[in-house]
Amino acid sequence: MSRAAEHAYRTIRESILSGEFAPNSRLKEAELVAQCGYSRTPVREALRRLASEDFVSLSRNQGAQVKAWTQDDISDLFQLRALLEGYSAARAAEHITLIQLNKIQESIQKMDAVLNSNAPADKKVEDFLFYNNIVHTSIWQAAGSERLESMLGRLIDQSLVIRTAREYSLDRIAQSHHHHEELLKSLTAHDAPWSESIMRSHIHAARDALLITDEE
Amino acid sequence: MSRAAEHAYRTIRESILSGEFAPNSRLKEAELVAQCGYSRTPVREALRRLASEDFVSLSRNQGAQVKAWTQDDISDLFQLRALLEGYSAARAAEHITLIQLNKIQESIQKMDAVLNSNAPADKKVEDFLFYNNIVHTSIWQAAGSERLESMLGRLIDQSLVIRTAREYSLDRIAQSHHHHEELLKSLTAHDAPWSESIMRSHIHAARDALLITDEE
DNA sequence: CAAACCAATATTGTATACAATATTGAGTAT
DNA sequence: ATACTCAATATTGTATACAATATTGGTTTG
Repeated sequence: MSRAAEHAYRTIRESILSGEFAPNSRLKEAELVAQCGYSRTPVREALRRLASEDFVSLSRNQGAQVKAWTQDDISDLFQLRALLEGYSAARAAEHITLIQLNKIQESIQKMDAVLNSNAPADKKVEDFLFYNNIVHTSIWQAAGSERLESMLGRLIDQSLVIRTAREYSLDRIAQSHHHHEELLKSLTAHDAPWSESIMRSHIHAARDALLITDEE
Repeated sequence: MSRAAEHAYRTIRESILSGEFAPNSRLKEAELVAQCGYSRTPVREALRRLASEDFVSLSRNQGAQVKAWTQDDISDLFQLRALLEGYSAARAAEHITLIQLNKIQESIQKMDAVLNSNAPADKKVEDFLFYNNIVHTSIWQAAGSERLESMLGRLIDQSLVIRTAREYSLDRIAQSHHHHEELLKSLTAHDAPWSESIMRSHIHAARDALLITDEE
């Protein structure tokens, strides 16, 4: 993607994720142009991409609207994530190399260090999510399917719409940490069914946490 | 999508599927403009969409190139289809209504009529694929997940790149027909595991047929 | 007052001009 | 001959003007 279109894409995307552009609100090209400083052409390109990634919906001659998500959508999203991440873990268990295992182990150790540090909770969550992301993407890579990787990337991106990082509680993070450690064991043992089931639990727990949070 | 962009999209897509635009060939905007009669703007929009659907790849300032697929890509594609279509069949089995079952049954009957007719093989294959498509999309709908539906739609579209309709043999079609009939039984019984496994077999068989054909 | 119409305005769709970048190929040095 | 340079050309990226369509708000009519 070109510089301007790429920048416009990121800007608009961030505004949606941060909640600045509310669900169902209409995004007018003129406003977006004013916001990011480029002309309509790259802004339109950015909007088309956001539509293909389900961040907005487009209707002919009526522009873009920020997508709104129901509880069912969220639930559905995580069910698919559980299916695909589980599959990815199973495949990873079969093919994973020592180097890849070490990378995951390192990230887990760093997460451990983060959790045991006396940093503020916000910072802990942020760092944790960073290493969490490395663990997941490493597993996708180990699964050896680019297509699977890109599908999962999209699903993760979409789940960011629902809830931003700061909403994760430290309790939930500790549970995730536990899952990660078990996942490392199952991958090291090249045990595909074990890896798959623990990964599915991991995702379902994340979904549960989000849905419960929403009932507050 | 707007009229011009939509038309450009279809035109280019058809040219890729038909093989007129060979894998790895570079698609220059000026040529595409000449071919479909619109200006560069809608053509560029069409190319971006084709890229998001994996028909072409884009590099900054270097335009679009028709994607080439390896045997591994095809195998991978069908494995993901098996996973997702299997899941879709399992979910469908749980929720499917009588109306939806009837629709599937009707399509199967029509396929049967097609196979027992004395139409030319080409026509048989074409009609068969039409009703086959109805069966699959009906099952996706019965599964009740729009996201799953759109993911499967993309995977199917991509598998069209590999091989066009006429390559299917009548033998293979007869086998598919058998699968469909068993699928109808399992769905009618609301038996999720049965539905899932027969659907997975169905997709794996399709993959096998394609990969064997390629060795000729 | 409500509903339907229509013109004024706003917004998106398309074409095109110009800018930035990549590609090509002739010429040159080694 | 081969590899390198650099200017000429081709191609994509961006801005903008104009066309087509949608939205808005006031007016009319029942």
